[in-house]
Amino acid sequence: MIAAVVVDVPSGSVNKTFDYRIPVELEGWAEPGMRVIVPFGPRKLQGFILEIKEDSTVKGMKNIIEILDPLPVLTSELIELGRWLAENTLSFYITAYQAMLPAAMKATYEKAFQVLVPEKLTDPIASLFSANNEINVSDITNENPHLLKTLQNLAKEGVLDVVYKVKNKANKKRVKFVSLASKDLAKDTIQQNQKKAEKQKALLRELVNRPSGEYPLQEILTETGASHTTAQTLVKKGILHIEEKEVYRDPFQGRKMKPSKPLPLTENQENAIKPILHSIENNNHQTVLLHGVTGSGKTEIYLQSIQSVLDKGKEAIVLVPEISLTPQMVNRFKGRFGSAVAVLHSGLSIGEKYDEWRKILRKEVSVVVGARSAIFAPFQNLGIVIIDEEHETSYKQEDHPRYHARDVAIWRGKFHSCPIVLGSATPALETYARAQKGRYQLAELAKRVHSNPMPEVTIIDMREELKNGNRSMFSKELMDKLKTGLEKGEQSVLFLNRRGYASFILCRDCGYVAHCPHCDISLTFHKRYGELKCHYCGYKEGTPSVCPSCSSEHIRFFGTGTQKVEEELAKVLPEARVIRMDVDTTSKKGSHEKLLTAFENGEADILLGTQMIAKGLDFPKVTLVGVLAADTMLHLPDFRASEKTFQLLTQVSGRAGRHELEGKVIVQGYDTQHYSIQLASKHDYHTFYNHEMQARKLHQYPPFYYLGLLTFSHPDLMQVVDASDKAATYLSKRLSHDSLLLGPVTSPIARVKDRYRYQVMIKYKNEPELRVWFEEIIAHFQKDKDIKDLQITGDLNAQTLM
DNA sequence: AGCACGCCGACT
DNA sequence: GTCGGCGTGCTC
Repeated sequence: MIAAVVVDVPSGSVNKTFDYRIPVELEGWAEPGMRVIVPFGPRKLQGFILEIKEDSTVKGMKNIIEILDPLPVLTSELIELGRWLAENTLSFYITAYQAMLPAAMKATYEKAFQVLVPEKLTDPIASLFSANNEINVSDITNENPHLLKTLQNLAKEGVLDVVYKVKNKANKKRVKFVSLASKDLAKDTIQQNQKKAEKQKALLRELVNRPSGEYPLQEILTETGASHTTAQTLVKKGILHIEEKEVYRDPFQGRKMKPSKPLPLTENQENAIKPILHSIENNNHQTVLLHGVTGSGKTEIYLQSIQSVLDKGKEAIVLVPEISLTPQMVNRFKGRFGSAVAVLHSGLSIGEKYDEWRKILRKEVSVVVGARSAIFAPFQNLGIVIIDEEHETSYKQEDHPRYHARDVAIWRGKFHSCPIVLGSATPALETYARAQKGRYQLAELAKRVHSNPMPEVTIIDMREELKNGNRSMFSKELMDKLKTGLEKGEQSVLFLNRRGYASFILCRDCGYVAHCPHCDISLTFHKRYGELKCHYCGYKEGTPSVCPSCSSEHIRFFGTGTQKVEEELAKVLPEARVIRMDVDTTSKKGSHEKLLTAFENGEADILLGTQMIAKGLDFPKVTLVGVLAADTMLHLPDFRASEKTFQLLTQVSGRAGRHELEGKVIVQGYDTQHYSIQLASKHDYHTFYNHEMQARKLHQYPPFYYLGLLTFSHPDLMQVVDASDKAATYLSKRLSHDSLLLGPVTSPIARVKDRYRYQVMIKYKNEPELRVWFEEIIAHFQKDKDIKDLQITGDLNAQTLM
């Protein structure tokens, strides 16, 4: 039998399968989807079997060296999905397959010299091998390049052998368990009157006192103070039995989970869950957009939908943005479905992720809660996929394979004939537009549960505050409300929107921000050249010294941070206990959770933070939410700026008044008249949607057009300009009349790691050949020997132009 | 991607 | 003469 294998080499020239013979001893054992080790040229590489076939036309086939998995790690569905993924994201097959599996399964390679004929080794070299029969090449290359040459020559002469090793990044965790081999023998030993062997007796006593069974050796040793050798001695005496067993690392060890029962649904919820249950019942694929205001009880709908999927013996995937994958979130699922839940997120170690993943493969769990890549959970009987906060941009992976979890989810939904639920209070424009068109089914939750009112939002214009002599970063009203909350013993959340800082120019008097006349995008301030530039079309102008709008001199670029806010808060409200959450205070593992728990337990009055406190948090005692600098993001050079601002303000406001106490939100900013701020304060998604859709239509952005993006990078600016120019010409001759070609222009991030970046953008509605053209362009420059080191990445559906 | 092979200039 | 630089092409 022959196996078609993709090998672990992410390169265009080997982006295909290679045929290998399956040796007789592995016959009937090898299956598609298993990882194997195969010879590839002089090396050994890891690869995936994609297909098993009878024969092959290839001459001089080699044998598979080893099969790495007892079970396929890629199901036939995932093999097919990977092919689709690679082809639609312009990635290599191997890259797509590796993205579906936990990092632990990716191979690492090592090359080493081994001694073949020890007698022929002379001394300086011989001593190198005295400790070990082998030397890793990676250990010598940096230190002594000359030695490498010598060893290579010895290898040529046949004195040394070159071996290639393939390893895994992480392995199954094995733990030693101890049990009594003979209880009687143990008791006898304890009875012995000698003063000797006290540690041995202590160890045995511990085991005798416990109910008979196996215990982790380490636990027993720490308990009794005995050492490994003690245990080993007892094994030799035949009193103890030690066995190594494979265990799962448990990232949730010792955590208490509050069990929860299904809550009665409100009438609103009943209506919203209907289409989902209907799709589950009839086993048909349907994408349902669950548009529900913050606090409207979307999670309960998720939970009950999952329950009905589990009742049918099927499985569920829940995607949550990385940032809101908090213990609070996880507990809601673990509380309802207990040990049937696996969790996959970046906070886990490589090994922990591997273990959680294996629980899925072995069908030990039927619910997965995780970030983006959890969409590849190897379930074989998938009954539902839920994507919470579906508008989040983090669902799009920004390096290869550049997939959007939403697209993958829908692919799997079609494959399994099951519903895909997209939940959000502020759906992405693309999603809502599709729901309007009828491609997705729309389910709306317009009211909060228990008829809690939406929080009242007050917008404060900081320009007015400045005119009235308030130069602090807190408006008078926010100060007053913070004080009142403090007196009443209620909690407040202060949200500082840090994205978009320091890159734009703002007039402190009138709120003027420089915009590009051609693109309706704010200009980016380039400190180095002292000029303002548009990252979309390349337009530029000088930095004004006075505001072009009101002639004020208070025009400058803008910036502040959470630390500064904390300091100022300490000055004006010294009695307030503040917890600050940002990248600095949450970098340590578990600190995120600790801070939130502290806040939940009322150990602080004010929670101050950035993006990471905007989503999903639910604290009953929070009555006030303050948003500092609500409008900074509006000035990012991003056509989604308004949408993101609206989403963020809506999310943050949603943290207030979710329970008995009524909530209040104060939003501070400069450009407070902007529709995304005004409409967010009125909780009016629909008007925002209509308004924003008009703007997108006018400027030819998604969802009216798809964005194709080709990014070129090279250390030499001239090469990038030249290559991107050629590509643009190539495309311009082929694009249909409905498509628009923009650029080439410098990327918003013009240089990364000493490489200049240029991009060509295509706005298109229907361009079935675009993928092929991108491939051709990439292949063309790959072959061109005059331009080495030119990197090109193509994205057929870019979410951002950065 | 890595590795070998092969073809040229610089030094023992 | 040989060592070692990099350009070229292949990997079932």
